[in-house]
Amino acid sequence: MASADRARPTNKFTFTITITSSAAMAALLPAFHSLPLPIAQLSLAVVLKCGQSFRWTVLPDADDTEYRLCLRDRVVCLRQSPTTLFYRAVYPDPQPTPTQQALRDAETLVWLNDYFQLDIDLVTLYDEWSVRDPVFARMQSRFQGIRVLRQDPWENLISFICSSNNNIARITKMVQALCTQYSPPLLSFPGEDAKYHPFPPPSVLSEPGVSATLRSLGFGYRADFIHRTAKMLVGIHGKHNPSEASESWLVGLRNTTTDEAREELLKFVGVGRKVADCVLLMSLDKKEVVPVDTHVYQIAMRYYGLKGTSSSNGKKVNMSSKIYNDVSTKLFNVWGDSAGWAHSVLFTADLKSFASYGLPTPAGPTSSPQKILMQKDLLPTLSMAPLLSPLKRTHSEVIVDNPMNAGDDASLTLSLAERVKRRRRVA
DNA sequence: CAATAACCGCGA
DNA sequence: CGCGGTTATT
Repeated sequence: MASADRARPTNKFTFTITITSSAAMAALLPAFHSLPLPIAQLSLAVVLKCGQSFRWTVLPDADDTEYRLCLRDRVVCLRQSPTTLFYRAVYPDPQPTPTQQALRDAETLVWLNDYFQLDIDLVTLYDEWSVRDPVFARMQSRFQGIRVLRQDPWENLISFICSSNNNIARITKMVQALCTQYSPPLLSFPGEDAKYHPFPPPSVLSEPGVSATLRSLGFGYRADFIHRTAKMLVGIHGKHNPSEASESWLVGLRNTTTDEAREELLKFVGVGRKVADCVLLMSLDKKEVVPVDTHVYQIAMRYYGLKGTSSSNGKKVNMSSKIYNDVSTKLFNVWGDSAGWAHSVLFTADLKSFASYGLPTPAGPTSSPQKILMQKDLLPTLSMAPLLSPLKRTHSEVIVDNPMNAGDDASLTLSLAERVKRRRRVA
């Protein structure tokens, strides 16, 4: 391993090379590396399937579920134990040199750190929210490891245009169909049929006929939104097209204020306040933003003393701009400058059935007594059981330089510089 | 501004 | 019939 040759006494980083029990597979695929990471900091089982990203493949296994995501040049594979995150990346070409592989592994680690925002201490945040909010304090232990992913803005924007009037299962199918239809397969795994497709770039989705094709794939009215949004983005921000300048423009919104970025997002078709706020929170670093949908509205009304807009009759009241703002502002005031992250915890908890965990109704004057119903069959859904069993693997430890310090690699340096810049802006 | 309809497809 | 929403129209 080339990076191990470099003498870097400081910031040594320990990780584990994992040898799978199948020698044949080990020969074809790179081994898993490991990263010490308490499950309270990240729960893959919840975070990857709770409606943030819709593109993770899950390979269920009673003991050891694997999660895979196809990036532009590699497929990232993850597994998890209560104390450790296991990762590897698989590439299209068959046999990279050990040096190539080591560099790629280092890149993948940088990507992981960025995508999961691992420099943010989730446990400390949970504590802070608990101090500010008794409701959060009461349920936090049940929902550990729920953090906001830092996703690609373009992919995130299109995914959430798909989310209108929709559910996670179908959004997942639609995004999958979109990738299969509009980007060539990157690779498939040895002995497996499934092909892994990256997310298609804006230029591809802006081509003629995309709307009709997506409609035939069951996208409904969202087909036009996606096509038109892609055309707008490429037409306005991708004029000179040195490989997708429009995507870079979207990424650049990370360096603008929340209001400015939201204003830009709202210009696209199919993007209203809710979708815009999701993109702001989940891919543009605006972690104070609280997206409001009907679920969040219900939660705010029930547990945070927001008055339901005089719907004394059981009438269904639409989400007006005023209601949206009231709810979003209220929850921001409850949770503070990382309110969007707290919202994600509560929202995910709600997906798994909020009431079944015996949350108290607030004691405030605006609250009405609510009967908490114990719901059957919902509790096991959140169980971490698959992750608690011992792993069927053997480990041998090696010490290498922390790839985060590999200052002689341009791509790593760039990523790190970008991160530092981002943190500085937040602070 | 608040309220209503239309949009698409899927599941209850 | 209703949905984790947006757009267009009153």
